[in-house]
Amino acid sequence: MDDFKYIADIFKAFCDESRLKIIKALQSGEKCACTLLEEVPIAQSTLSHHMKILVESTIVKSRKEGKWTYYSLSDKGSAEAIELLRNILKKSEDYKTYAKC
Amino acid sequence: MDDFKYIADIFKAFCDESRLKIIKALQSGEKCACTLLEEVPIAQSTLSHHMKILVESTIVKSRKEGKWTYYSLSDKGSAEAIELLRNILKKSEDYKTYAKC
DNA sequence: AAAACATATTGACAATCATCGATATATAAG
DNA sequence: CTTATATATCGATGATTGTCAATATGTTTT
Repeated sequence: MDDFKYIADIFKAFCDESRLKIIKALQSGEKCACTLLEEVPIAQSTLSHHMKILVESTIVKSRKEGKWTYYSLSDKGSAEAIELLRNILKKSEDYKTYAKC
Repeated sequence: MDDFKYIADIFKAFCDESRLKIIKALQSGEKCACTLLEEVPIAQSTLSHHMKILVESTIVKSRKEGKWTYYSLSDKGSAEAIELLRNILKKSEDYKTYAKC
């Protein structure tokens, strides 16, 4: 819970418009790259780049079948990201409401 | 839930190491900028820059008292960010597990 | 084996962003 | 009113990142 670089990388999944669009497209189910390409207005190489980031963040998982690569939201990765965010924003036991300088 | 720019901006709060350190420092309670400056190794102007981003993302709230500005985690903003993430990662009712191209 | 198709990688470029020092603003203290 | 202190803003700079076209890799079909 203190590897800030690691945490920052995970949340990078959600701080780019194109990646949010891709995630939204995956909410309705598994899709291959070519289908995503129809729904998100970016170049093929750009999509490939974003998919790599999303998979590495563990938010999305991929499955290769023949010449297609299918992508889908990862339940595990999603749950972990939500839990991680909850922890990041959780106040400590001995939280001090007011400071005085 | 479709303003991707807006959502991306909120999650930018969590994809920078310095901002994560600042958030962590605020978990134990409200702090003024000068205290945060002792805990996070960045220049004063850089801290000010990050605090602006954090406040604009609604994750952190600020309170001005005399010459000090006190910062703290916002319960409301935190809850909304968690809820937002949960929504972003939620699968739809008619989710299709397997695609076929 | 060759052609067609899906995806990944590379290299270049522009835009965004984190960072800092210097300066400005605002408040408090002497 | 002058000085000291806290924070914000500005301008510059270097690093990171999103984007694309071109090319490479790998798979299927003919």
